[in-house]
Amino acid sequence: MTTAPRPVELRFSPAEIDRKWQERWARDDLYRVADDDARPKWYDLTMYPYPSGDLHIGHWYAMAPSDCHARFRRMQGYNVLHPIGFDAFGLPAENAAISRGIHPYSWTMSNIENMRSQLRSIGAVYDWEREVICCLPEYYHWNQWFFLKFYEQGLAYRAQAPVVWCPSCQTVLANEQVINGACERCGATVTRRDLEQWFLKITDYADELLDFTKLVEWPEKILMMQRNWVGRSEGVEISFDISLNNLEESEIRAFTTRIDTIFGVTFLALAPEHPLVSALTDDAQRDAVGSYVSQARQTSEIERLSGDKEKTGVPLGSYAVNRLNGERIPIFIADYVLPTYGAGAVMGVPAHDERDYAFARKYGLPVRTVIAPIDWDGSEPAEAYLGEGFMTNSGKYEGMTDQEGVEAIAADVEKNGWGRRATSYRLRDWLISRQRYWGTPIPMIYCAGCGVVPVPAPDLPVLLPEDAEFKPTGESPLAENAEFRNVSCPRCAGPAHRETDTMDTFFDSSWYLLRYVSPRYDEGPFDPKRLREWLPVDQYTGGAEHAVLHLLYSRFFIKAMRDIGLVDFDEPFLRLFNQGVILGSDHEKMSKSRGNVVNPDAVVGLMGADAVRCFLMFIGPWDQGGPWSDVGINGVARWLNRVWGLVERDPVALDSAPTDAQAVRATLRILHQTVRKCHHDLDRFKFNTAIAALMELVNHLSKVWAEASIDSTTWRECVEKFLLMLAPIAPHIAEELWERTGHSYSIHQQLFPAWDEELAAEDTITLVVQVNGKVRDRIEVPANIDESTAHELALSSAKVQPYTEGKVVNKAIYVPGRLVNVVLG
RNA sequence: GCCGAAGUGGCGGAAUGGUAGACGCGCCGGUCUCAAAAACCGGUGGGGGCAACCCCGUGUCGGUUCGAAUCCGACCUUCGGCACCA
Repeated sequence: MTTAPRPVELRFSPAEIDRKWQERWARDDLYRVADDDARPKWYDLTMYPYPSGDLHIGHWYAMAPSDCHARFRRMQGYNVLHPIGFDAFGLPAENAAISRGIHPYSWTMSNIENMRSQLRSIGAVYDWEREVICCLPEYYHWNQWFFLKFYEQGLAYRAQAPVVWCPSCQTVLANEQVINGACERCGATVTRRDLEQWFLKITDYADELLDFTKLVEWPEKILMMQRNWVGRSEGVEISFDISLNNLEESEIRAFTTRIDTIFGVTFLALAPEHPLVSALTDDAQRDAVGSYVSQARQTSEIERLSGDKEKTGVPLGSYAVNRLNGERIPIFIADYVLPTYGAGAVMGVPAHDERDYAFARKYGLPVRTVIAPIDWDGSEPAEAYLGEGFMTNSGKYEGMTDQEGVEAIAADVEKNGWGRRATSYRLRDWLISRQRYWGTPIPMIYCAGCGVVPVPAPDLPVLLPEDAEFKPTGESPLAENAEFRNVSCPRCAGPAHRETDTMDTFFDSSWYLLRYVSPRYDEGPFDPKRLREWLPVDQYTGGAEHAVLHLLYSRFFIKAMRDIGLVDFDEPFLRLFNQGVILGSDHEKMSKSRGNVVNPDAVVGLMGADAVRCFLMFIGPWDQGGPWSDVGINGVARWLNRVWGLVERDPVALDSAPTDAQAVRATLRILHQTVRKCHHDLDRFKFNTAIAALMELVNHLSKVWAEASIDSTTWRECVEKFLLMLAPIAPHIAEELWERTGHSYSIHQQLFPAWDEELAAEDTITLVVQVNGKVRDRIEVPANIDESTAHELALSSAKVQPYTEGKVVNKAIYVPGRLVNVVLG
């Protein structure tokens, strides 16, 4: 157990100062963001929170440093948009309704009310006039409007497909919402269902989503995750001749990235869901195939996709012909073949694919080596060989390297019309239907006569009805609401019914960044003039858990909007920074069961918002996260207390003592070096080292005060510039001290101080003298020392002489401004 | 299994080819106090020495270099992502 923290006794009341300035800033609309401003714009966005009802320390860790960055940009002279809103649709609200009988709307809005005041306690530059809440009709109206636009363009479509089903949430999910075969929200093991659902055609953008050239700065880790998620593979779609079965279809296609191994094909494996399975099944095999197919359908997603699972299958009793060598090969179904990838069929090459090898061994199928490793002795391999080699048993391609073989065979396959070069993706279309209440109604109508009819735009929004039965049944609660469900067809006026599913909430968050520019605009989702002014987002910050969810969807959304002509840029977020995770003081993830959860409201009340802000920024690099420490926060609280004491002193006292010109010079040097360092560090989210530099400056000022070695004018300049640098980090204390030192309101309307390179330059440096790489002396020398003088000083050093005595000096390396390394022979 | 990131004092971390451990926490000593807390001042990687100083030291082993926490190779550990994608 950690020892109980002994709180620092402060010279001031942080709670009073926090309240005083938060009220004043609000009263004066200090952070109101103006459009049509002459200054350059900067859009600094933090991922908007889900209104769970309580702002936890993780929210603070996301919001406080990003606010510091936004404030820094303001002080650099930018017109900064740093808005806030709420991701207000979603399951927790509905679950609260089920378990506690509170309507999702009331639950959500009262949570928002509470979180607003908690968010205000951070002291951020949020312009509350721009707040966006996406469960309100004024917002979700435009979800529906976008949906209709996508539908017009063929980007939204309805299809029967094997989809992922969460039995606990009683709704379908998108592939991105399945983590290791479990629902990302509730952790229940997901299953498959065949349902007719709405999809967005994100796969149309697979290639562009892999093009990161228009992003200015994103973490390599996120790019890697998106690259893996899209999973682009280049290969060949090769057809096998099945005309000997006398069916309507005369061929069957399989996708392969290894067309060079085509002569090693000894069987064909289809997904159990493959449309030709029934037709290709021989009467003798019909029972076995039937039971295998129904078993595969029931097997859970986890088991089906587990790589450790034994490879199983059933022969259909029919055959296909490999056109490259005229060989007849048996056709199987096997559940390791996925219906949704490639052509839903695999050409089985046991010698060169691990899965095919396992399958062939189990069913006694031949294993034929066609890519020979250099040292191959001609024997049958004990495992699949995946490496490079020379083609063998491969007809006219004999002796080529595998790479040459890929090219030659692909060309011949295309020439003969047996297939084509093709690209496959792991990415699937985005399934957006949800069988739940608390989301945006999908604006579609089904008419017996006219079919699927979109709700005409003037009829939008399709309002979410207030009364609904929330108990999940596997069907949307809206389906039971006759008043909502039954409508007349907009086309023929005949009886029709509405789509009762709602949209995935990631639809909402895909474009919320656009709504902030004109949140009350009612002629469209955004005012195009304001959009041109503010978008794209210059800097986005948030957690990395959205790498292949929100961040991928939003990129797709913007590209689709661009192609419809709604926006003229390609990427929503030019720069991305992922903050780390704040851990409990036991270095573990915070959780109620561990009892290590920190309540920010309590700490803020005791220590002040600024101490919490400073601590979160000081604990380490922002992208690394780190452990909370009840003791550690005393360090920054003590520092702020020292700052207060220092700034409150009357500098006139300094003028009664003689001024030391050297000390003044040194003080100004440190001041300007600190300005330069803070500038660079705040620019790159390196808050921890910026604060460390400010601490060093304060330590120095304490020292020169004790010595009374500088004059009051220099002191005042240092304090003023220090407060300006403190302002983005600790906005309340900085404002209070700014006022107390006689400056006019507000410090948050000032520019960040500039530094003077000449004043920041060192007069002298410590020249390190090494002998064979080991430090033997340190000499104070003028900063502008030349190389030969440095050598001379180094070799004549009394501490160096004993090492060089009687030895030959081979050479001496000189690093300007740093060191001399004497290398002995 | 594959891919990626990271391993530095008692702790959070700094230094991305040139003085290892900035800054802070904690701890030790001192000032003040009847005493304590707070505040302020000083010390604080390990080992040796009365001292000046010396040796060792950034997960492990090797390499490149005048010089490596930093670059390269292998391994170990931790964390994150993907995982039958043909």
